Amino acid sequence: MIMAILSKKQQDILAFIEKYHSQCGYPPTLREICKKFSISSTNGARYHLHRLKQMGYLEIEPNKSRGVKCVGNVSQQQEKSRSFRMPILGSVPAGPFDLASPDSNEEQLTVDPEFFGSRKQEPELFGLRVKGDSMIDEGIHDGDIVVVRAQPNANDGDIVVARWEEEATVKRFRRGGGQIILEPANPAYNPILIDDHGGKEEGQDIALLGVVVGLIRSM
Amino acid sequence: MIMAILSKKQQDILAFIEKYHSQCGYPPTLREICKKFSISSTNGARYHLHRLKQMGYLEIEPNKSRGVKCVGNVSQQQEKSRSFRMPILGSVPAGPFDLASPDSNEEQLTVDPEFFGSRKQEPELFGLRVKGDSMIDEGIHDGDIVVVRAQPNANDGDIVVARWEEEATVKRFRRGGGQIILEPANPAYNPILIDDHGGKEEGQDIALLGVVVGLIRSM
DNA sequence: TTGTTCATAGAACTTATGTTCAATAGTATA
DNA sequence: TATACTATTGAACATAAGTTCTATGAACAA
Repeated sequence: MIMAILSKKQQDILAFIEKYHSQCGYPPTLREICKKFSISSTNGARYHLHRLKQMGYLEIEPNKSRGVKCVGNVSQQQEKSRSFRMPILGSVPAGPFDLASPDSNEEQLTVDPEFFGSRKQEPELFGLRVKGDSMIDEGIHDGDIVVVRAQPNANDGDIVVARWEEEATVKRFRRGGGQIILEPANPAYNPILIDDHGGKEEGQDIALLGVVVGLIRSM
Repeated sequence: MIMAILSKKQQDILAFIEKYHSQCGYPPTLREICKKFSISSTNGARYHLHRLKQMGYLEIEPNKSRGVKCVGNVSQQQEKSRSFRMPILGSVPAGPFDLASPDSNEEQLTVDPEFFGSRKQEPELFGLRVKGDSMIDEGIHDGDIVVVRAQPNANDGDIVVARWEEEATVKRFRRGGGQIILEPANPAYNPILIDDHGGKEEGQDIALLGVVVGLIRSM
């Protein structure tokens, strides 16, 4: 959409609508705009709004009070899409995660889904607090939060989160020779070996919860 | 403020107002609420709203269309305050950082300032992409982003970012015996020794840029 | 029972708000 | 000059929307 150049007054009006909206939580009325810009007729304000609408800067819902909306409000929309309150799962439940219904009690952490290669922002990502030092050679320390993309499969070499003996464990995922290996990154620990039956990764009491796509640490 | 327990319907109405607001950009009218909940009188909706207002869940501006506002709208207000677009500094400029005026070209990353122990969200934090493996024993790898609280001083033992020979370097800060030591966490590297003249940490071409308070990694 | 509170309904009313029509200058353009 | 577009005004209008008052039935406690 090619947007025409706006006059000073048009820019001011647009700015006023945005500011009013962000301050009050709702858009201004025609008369509120009139008052602000010393326009003595509501039709004056209306004139400008419909002009801005035609140029694509505003959406106007007819016959609705406060029915104006700024189009392409970058500062809000982009910032919102680059921000996601990721749930941090403490204990691992027996069943699959219910990421869709975040518990308000649970710990949450704002993350940038884009940075972790996730475009969707809904329930794809979750965090998990790492216990122990079994992945220390990968720079994953006790207390770190790993950012996990929830998915039921993984590629050879991925670092994954799996449920193993009622615990969530972070390991490197290896597959080959008819078996799956969950490999720690610490010589003091032994790898976990599981028979690979092809399809589902659920051999002996194990379930793949997701792939680790990032890490966040507070010092 | 002690909030009374809400009935199912009250919760639903509150949720509806929030949802409507986030979708439309403005709050619903009494009649829209009536329609949603099959209330045949505007007074029915009004009754609930003023009740919720008394309990502190809503703000109502009298005689204003769409003049309702959810109080303590956690999803928006807290989300905003718990989110900060932190600049990621690529190269280190000669002078002090100008964190106050973020360049739109520069890389940015949404972080949770609370998680990193920072209450202010303005220009206190910045990110720095780590080069090399001199801090690998601390789990800080090449390519990681360290979250830095900008400050000109540090305590013994802090991991800091310092400008050293026109480069930003991440090291452990040690002070004692009349000198400052910038200590790598990798036996393959040698510590940097600087004479300590008390006040400013600017001995030989060195400047403390901040203290590392966190780490973010994308895999 | 009686009285109270809760939840809702109906109607009338006032005000807020968007819409429409007519008119007036100023300015640019043909 | 004539024409068109821009910016604004004024007034009247229709409807959207908040307010007020009265009334009713259900649940509940005294």
